[in-house]
Amino acid sequence: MTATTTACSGAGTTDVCAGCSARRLSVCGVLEQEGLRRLNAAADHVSFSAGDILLREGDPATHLFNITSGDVRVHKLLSDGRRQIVGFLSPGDFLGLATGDRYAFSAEALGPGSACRFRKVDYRKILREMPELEHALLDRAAHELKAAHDQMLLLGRKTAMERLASFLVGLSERALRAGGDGRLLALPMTRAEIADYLGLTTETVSRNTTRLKTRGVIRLLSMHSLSIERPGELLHLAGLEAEAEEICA
Amino acid sequence: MTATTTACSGAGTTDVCAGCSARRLSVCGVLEQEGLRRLNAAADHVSFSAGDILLREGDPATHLFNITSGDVRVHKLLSDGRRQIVGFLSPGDFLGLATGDRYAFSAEALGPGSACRFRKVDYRKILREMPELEHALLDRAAHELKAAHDQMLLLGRKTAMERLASFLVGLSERALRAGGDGRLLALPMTRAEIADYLGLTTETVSRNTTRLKTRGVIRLLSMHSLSIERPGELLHLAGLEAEAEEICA
DNA sequence: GGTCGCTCTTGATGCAGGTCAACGATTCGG
DNA sequence: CCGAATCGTTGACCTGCATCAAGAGCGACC
Repeated sequence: MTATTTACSGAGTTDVCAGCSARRLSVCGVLEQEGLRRLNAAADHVSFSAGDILLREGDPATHLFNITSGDVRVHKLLSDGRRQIVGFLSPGDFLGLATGDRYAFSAEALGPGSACRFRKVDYRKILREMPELEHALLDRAAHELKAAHDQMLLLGRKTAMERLASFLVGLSERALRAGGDGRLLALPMTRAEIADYLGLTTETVSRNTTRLKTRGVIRLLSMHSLSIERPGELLHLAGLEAEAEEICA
Repeated sequence: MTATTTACSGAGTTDVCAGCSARRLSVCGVLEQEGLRRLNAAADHVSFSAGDILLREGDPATHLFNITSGDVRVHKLLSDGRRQIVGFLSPGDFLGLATGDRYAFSAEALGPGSACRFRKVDYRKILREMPELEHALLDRAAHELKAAHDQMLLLGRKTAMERLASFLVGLSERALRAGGDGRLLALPMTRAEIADYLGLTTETVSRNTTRLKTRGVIRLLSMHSLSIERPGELLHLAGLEAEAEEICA
């Protein structure tokens, strides 16, 4: 439950990276042969299953992760249990960027998956030796910061419907980036998790999902997947439109 | 109003940096002599006054800034005018980290101040040549990301009073870092700006400020400065406490 | 130094979304 | 394949903050 089981004989083995489907989406995508070999030498290949805790808010920040498969939830808690999910990670995402001496958030697996785990001290040393990796990481940080700003706008100023629509648009964009279909979305998280990501309650998420369904904007294929029937309408509801490129390809 | 007037003969002049009071707080603080000289050679020293727009959401992202004096507001807008302030910058802060091809936010001066302005392409080149600067920037990005996560928790899950208290605690911490008194706060921004930062309305900010005043937690010295009378109480209201170090020195 | 405009405060009222409650739907372990 | 536990939906009601309105303070600029 709590422990991340170190699996995959992996560490040190040649060319785990060669077959890694997440590499294209990951910071290590900028490295070639030699760089990959060195990075991989420092990596611990861990696998996890639903509910496993990768790291816990308040613990000493000793490790960094690169998600290679599966989805992960990153959240913060208030003392009375109120929860804010600050992000959902998927393959290629880096976990641990925003870290001081202690983790300022917890990370928990939504389902089975795997990651490359690095000791922070090792990673820091590697960074010094591979400026192109550091560059990629700064790039990544810039993107995350931009996403964080978008989320602040969402949490501070958008209505419940705008939040839900924005969330779905975001998932769609991510699916496209990962090479998938922008109209067919997987929802690996529960309604409660969506609510805690959007600053709402499960009930409000549920009601607005139903509204989208009724209006024919989306169609629920199962509890954890849906299709976007009217992308334009969804963008409109998200309060965007300006960025009307996207799914409407 | 809109233009940032290029002042300060500066660019190229020797040792502007030596006398720069923001250096200690800034990314360039990690550089010595030679590095500073090279960085400064690429810098445009600009000064601005209240209301000046340093950069505008949607414009091509051509420049980066390092605030050297004064305060700056960074915000995003929705098409109907709703505004979310994603940050207040003060001397030593870097502006433009979270930037792609176009600015995703606007930045406006709260009052008179100054900054080092860099062409993005130049800065990128300098970064490649000065890994220690890139390292400092990554560090800075990590801190900003952490702050963004805290703000998401605030916007998504905290009550109006908790938001205001957290805001004041944050200002206090910043004042301490800048070498000031943690109990004596300057509020360079208006109530409306505080509201747009906290996801509230001016009225709610005003009401809760009054409540804090009435309870004797703070004392208003003027419209734009106050003193924290009961730091412990304020931390409690902010929903923190865990981090009860701080002002209570 | 007067006055115009803006910011701030305070009060009255409204409503979006939270809370509470009940009941289907889905999942999963055995 | 069954049953328990969890998750999701829907309805009724409530509340914290938004909205609307009206003064009061403050400062900036002739």
